[in-house]
Amino acid sequence: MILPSSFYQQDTTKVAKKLLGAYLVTELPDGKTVGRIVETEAYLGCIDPAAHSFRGKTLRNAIMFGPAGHAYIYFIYGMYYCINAVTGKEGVGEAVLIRALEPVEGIPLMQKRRETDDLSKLCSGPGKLTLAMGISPKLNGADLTGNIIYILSSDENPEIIETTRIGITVGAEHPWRFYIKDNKFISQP
DNA sequence: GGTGGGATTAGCT
DNA sequence: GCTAATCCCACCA
Repeated sequence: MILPSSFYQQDTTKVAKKLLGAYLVTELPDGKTVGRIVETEAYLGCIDPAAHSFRGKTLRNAIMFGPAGHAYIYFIYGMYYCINAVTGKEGVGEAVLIRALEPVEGIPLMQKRRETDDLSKLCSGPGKLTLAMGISPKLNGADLTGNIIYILSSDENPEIIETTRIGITVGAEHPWRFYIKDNKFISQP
């Protein structure tokens, strides 16, 4: 079933953990793709110096301060996009970054978009999975409970590893990165 | 097998 | 002007 907006209104770290094993789905004009979420990171707004929302609301991160259950997609390093699910209370600026997916459905389409056939590299990073899923800035602010992009819950109970985040220099001491144990689709350094 | 540089843009100092 | 929640490829060992 599609996760309702009330799901996203829980604690951000709780949402980050519960999203592991769930299925991210996009239905675009050129096809449908599904990926199992295997790696997430929590960004806790005002107490997290690594979060975009730490220094307050700007034009770019405005979505992050909006109601939970929406997609916050941002452009980074000139070439890549990252996708977050807005969580917590409206106005706080919390979100869960989806870092890695395991390809499930629409794999040929993902391979075409990524121009590679290596499954373990198809969605093993935030910049790659947005490309594979066909996620564009047009979906920024999209409702995650709608019919273009949404997340399906799963009844499995995966073993979760909790660790510190990577790729950042500030706030690195917080154990807010979560991934499913023994998974070859996560972005390993 | 590991490292370093380049692409390119919004926002901060 | 500098930095960033990135990825890819060339180069060196």
